[in-house]
Amino acid sequence: MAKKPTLRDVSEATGLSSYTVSRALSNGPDVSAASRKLVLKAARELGYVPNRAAQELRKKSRSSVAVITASTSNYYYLDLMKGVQRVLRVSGRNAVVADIAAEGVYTPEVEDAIVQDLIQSRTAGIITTLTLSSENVKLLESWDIPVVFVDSAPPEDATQVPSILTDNYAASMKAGAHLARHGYTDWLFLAYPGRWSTRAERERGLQEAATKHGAALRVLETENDSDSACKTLSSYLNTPGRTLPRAIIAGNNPLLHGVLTALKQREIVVPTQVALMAFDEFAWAPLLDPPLTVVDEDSESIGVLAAQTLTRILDGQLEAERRGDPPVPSYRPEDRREVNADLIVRQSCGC
Amino acid sequence: MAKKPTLRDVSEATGLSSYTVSRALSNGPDVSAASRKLVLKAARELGYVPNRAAQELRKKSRSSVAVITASTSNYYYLDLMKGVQRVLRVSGRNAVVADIAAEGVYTPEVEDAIVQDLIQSRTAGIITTLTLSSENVKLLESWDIPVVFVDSAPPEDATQVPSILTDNYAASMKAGAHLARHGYTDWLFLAYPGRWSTRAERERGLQEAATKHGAALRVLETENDSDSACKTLSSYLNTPGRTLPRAIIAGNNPLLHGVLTALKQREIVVPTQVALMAFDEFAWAPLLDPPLTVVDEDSESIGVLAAQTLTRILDGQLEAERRGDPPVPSYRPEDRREVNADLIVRQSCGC
DNA sequence: GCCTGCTTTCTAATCGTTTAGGTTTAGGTT
DNA sequence: AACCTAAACCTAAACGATTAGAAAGCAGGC
Repeated sequence: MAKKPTLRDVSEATGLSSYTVSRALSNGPDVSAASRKLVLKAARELGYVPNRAAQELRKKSRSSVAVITASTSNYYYLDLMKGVQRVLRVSGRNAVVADIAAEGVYTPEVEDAIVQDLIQSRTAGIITTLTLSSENVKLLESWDIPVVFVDSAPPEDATQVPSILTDNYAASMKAGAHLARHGYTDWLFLAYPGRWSTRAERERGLQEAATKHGAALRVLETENDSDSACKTLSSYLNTPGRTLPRAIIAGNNPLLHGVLTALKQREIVVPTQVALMAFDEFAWAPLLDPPLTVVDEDSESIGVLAAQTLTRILDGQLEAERRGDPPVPSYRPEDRREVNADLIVRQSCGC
Repeated sequence: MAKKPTLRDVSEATGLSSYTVSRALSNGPDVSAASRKLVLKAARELGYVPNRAAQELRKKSRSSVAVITASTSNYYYLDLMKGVQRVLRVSGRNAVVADIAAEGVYTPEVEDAIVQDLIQSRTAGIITTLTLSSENVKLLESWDIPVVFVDSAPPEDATQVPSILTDNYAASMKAGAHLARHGYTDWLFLAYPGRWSTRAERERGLQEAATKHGAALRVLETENDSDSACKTLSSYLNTPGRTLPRAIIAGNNPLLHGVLTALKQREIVVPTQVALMAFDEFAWAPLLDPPLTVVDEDSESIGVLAAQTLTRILDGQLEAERRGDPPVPSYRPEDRREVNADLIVRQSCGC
């Protein structure tokens, strides 16, 4: 098409002013049924499609929410998104995902760039699975963009910011207790870096369980992807004098994948030679060899909770703006929530 | 923040005009080093962040491309995205995914709504894994938005539109030949709906192989998600007088999940009672019980190819626009490409 | 002193919408 | 006839950036 039709073209075609056309197209008041029909017909015939950029520039209300994730190949995020989408859809907003570790590794520079980008596009609100830097949280706050933390905790000085966290400490205790019941006393926790705040809680819970039940816990840290996990575990087991632990706990889904491939390469059988447990339930867990015992966070309902909290805040901002007040996000104490996680016992633990 | 700083604020703070400020911030020419430094400093101090909507409205060049998928839980798309992202990143564009079957089911209305939405946001280009309606392809064309089809074929009357397709016919023949070599003569193909054009090719290849090797092929259609697949297969096997086939071929990744859960429920063991094969390789395939024989499309490199084709077209449009020509996408015959798929033989087929 | 050419800067129009505030019109009341 | 009301519509000013086109400043050459 040589020239894309604009509102003005529709206006000229119908003989009505841009005001009336705009109202007609957005189903607003102050338009007669006859005019509305006329406008819609002309718009269709001309192939008019409104320009989102112009709309957003003019009206202040933004409508899309961003979900910040690290490594989309983690099943946890897929379920989370499902929950988020379901809630946002009904309030007419939409979610986009911003993958902060798209290339596999996290860097503070990428974090800054993504936050910068989200401000540029005047995102309505943010749900983040990563602990953002204190500076970035403040920056977003200064732009009146509400943030909800899921899975990862907010930075320490952001005491008001909402969060939906899992009680990873309790969950890890449960996991440890189960291992102890099997009589295993030699555990290895393969962990992602401490940048994700769940890491510390999970380690703390396992440690507590270990000392309580007289077991020994070793912690092995790796980058947050399958390949690194596989290599880290392999080279750990390769170092002479190292004994195979009786039980391995994989810190999350990609790490589990790394562990399983490493074990398969060395033909170590689960659970007879090593017991295996992992954090984060996912669709293929029951179909693995052997079916996997996991700590289940129910990430979909966490997504629902997070999205509900965010929509409430966003609606509050809209309301304030209509009153003429500044649209500062209002956080409530009950927006800081902690949910439980359960152990789904299958066979990889030895059951 | 009470009032968000705009370019104008930076301009007033520095005493320079908006022109100079704009140039300085976008690293353009025509601005002295001293002014540039001054502007950057002021911008930082004020906490200025450019308004994307205003930028996009003013300059014509759009920079984000959309990938249309159906059901993000299909691993195929994750790998595809990885390839797409990698290519786009270097040309300074970014990819967003538009999930057309977010709620699980596809409807033409959702397709229309998504296309409408992509035009509204003046998306630079589209990579789609779904055969769009002929009308939508024409609509996008009239807005000069180039489209590249991957996996699914373009509608029949869109003879110019680029596409990266897999030779599913040949791949299915290979798969069938392998089943025949095992001596299986009774095959069941669990297929997603024909809306995805690969369905027909895959069925045709399997059918051809079946007749060639004297086997019988039954085709069972199901909706394109795990749950439906599980239910469909279960009720198929439940109908009295139905015998268990000797081999099952799952049409794609979610369907495979459905098949495995259905088989597990009825305690049918693979591969001794039924052999199993599936389309689309994915990370967990080697770790399933038993390790899965799959047809591998190498979706990551398909993503790379698609993104390369699209960037070439987009660059061409930019070039044309600079010359003052209309930015119609120019398609080349070699943009219609077909890639091969291989069989990755593991153990679920009986090997 | 005038002209030329170069760099740096400014002015003002523009992109395509929405909307505050005002005006017209039709119809009803008194 | 004079006045009022509400619905329907219009005019024109935003929103916040980019960018032609014009202009100012400066150096060097004649």
